[in-house]
Amino acid sequence: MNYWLFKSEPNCYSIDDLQKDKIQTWDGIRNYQARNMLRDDVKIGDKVLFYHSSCPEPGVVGVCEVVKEGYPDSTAFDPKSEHPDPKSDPDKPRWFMVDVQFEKKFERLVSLAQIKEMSEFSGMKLIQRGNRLSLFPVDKNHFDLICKIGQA
DNA sequence: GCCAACGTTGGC
DNA sequence: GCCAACGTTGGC
Repeated sequence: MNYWLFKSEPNCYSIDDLQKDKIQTWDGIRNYQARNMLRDDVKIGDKVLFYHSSCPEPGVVGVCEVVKEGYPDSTAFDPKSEHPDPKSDPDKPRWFMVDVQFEKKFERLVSLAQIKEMSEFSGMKLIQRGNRLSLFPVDKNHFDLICKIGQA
């Protein structure tokens, strides 16, 4: 099983929205590195840290689980969607998405500032220079520690 | 294939 | 709003 971190802007889609919806399609990813991971590496049963970005207190807010593996992102074909891509052909889709299911919301936020402060997280992709990917793999020990802090 | 210009992400 | 750090585009 693999562990991931997915970023979302809470004013766009927050952990509370996922708690309400239970299952959500993770669509709209338009970056090739992220696409490759969604298509090839994100598997059913994988655990995902839900991260709030571009907000007053960026950080990890909860956990969800992958319930559907990479399949073509149909929003790319829809000119009325938020991220249409006329270059993506339904017969040869360029973009992929997965479905995630709500698992838990942390008792408290595990903030980016906190993660940066702790030496245990050195080397984590989240705090590497220039990291702008909206999803990336997380080590199991980092995943477990963040869950522990969030639930404490 | 190179590179300048431009767009985007995301913390602060 | 600013800026660093990318990624993408398109001319050559």
